[in-house]
Amino acid sequence: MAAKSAKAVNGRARIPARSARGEKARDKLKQAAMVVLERVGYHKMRIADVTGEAGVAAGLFYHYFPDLKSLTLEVLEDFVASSHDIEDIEKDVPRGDWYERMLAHNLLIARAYAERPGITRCLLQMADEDPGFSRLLREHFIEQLGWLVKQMPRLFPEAGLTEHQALMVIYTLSGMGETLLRDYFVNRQPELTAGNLAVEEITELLTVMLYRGLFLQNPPVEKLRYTRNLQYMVRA
Amino acid sequence: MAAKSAKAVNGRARIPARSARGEKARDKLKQAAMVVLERVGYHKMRIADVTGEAGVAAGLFYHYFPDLKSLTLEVLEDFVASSHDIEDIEKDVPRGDWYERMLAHNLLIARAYAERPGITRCLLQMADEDPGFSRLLREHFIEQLGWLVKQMPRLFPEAGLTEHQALMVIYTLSGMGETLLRDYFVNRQPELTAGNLAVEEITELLTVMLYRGLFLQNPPVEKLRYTRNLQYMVRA
DNA sequence: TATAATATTGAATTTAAATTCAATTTCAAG
DNA sequence: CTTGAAATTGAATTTAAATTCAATATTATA
Repeated sequence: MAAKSAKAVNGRARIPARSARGEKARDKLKQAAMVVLERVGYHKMRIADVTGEAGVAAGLFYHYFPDLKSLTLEVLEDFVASSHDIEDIEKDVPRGDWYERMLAHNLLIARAYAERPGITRCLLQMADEDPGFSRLLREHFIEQLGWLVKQMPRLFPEAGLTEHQALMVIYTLSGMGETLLRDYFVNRQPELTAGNLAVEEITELLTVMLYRGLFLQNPPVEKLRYTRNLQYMVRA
Repeated sequence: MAAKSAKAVNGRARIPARSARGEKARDKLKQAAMVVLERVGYHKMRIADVTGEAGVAAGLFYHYFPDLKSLTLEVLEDFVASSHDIEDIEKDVPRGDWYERMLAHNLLIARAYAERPGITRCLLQMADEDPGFSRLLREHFIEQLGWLVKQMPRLFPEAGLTEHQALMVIYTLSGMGETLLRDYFVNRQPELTAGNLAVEEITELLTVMLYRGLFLQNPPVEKLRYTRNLQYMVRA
């Protein structure tokens, strides 16, 4: 977890609380913001919503935050940082088992989408709003992919991939997840949710498609629980 | 091109011009909106920006549009509809040549991203803002994929795919393009643009990855111009 | 318990932008 | 050329929300 810095991605300085009591109130506002963001999203959020949810007077807001954007950035940065911590778990998976590693990675991401669709939506809203936050998110994303990108030259020495090409390939493949998960869990596109799939099923599908694109092979059938028939999806 | 309907995706009724002169002014406002949307995006656009760009008084706006959202929806729906027309071109490609068809399809999409990054960004902003527009965009997207989804049972009879599964597979694969193109052309992520690739190169990469995921094969090498080395990206 | 630092309140004010509309202009039809 | 329907103007008004701040409450510590 990163230490609290005076400046966020935003230009404006963080206004610190000057007592334990103040710190508590500041936190209360952040928690309230989390609730409001999940419910209505960034663009519809109002200061009165946050202070109302927190049960404090409107004026108190300015004691701790210069504006809504700073508060939102702080809340979302915390959220991203905490996912970061959680994602260390996937490091447990045996080194050589690529399918399991990808699956574990995707499952963590998919769970975040499924459990906090509103906040996930806000990550995209804020990335669209603020280049600094966009960069932060992207760096986090790329860092997550780093392990895979780094393995590429070793995995496929024949291909003679440049580092940039490796990044582009992984980036392209990862894009699959972003769109599918967003439209399934955040936007809940009826055409997709019609199948009423569990998070685990979506994740398996995603991982299978990723594995296929990368390795030009279907993953070992014995590892699959929902998508075994895809092994027959091959050019005749 | 769809006929002008009284109601848009939005709930509010369209306010028609009542003379040829009025029609011209109405169009001028729409063109101005297109310029402003490309420049600053939906959330930062103001009525004064539009009337200023069009060179008319602020009050005139309300003669033709109830609010900014209606204007924006009208403009973006026109844009989507016109891409629709353009995309018929790809039907020219020989039936059996899957790689060429996908390439043509992706090239059209990639060009839209490259030529109008701001408007493309607005499509996403508006889809996030308005469920009706989100549906419209998604239907258009799915319609574009329809040809591919429909072929799936025929292409892979062995796999015994359900219609929903076919859609999920194609949807997942198409997601690749969305993320990559957005981060390359709209957000211009430095890690991606570092390679300074032409639209054609990005499109080829995208299509190759799509083809691999779908057919579990690399496309015919003789068709590739920039990404031949990817044929060696195979699990040893 | 007195004091001072900090937190908290909420009504008053400011601000940016949307919205209205009476007055004026344009222009096509007769 | 006259007339009336429609277009156009821009200053005045309204609105929603942010922002300020004097008054009051709380708390730690001397």
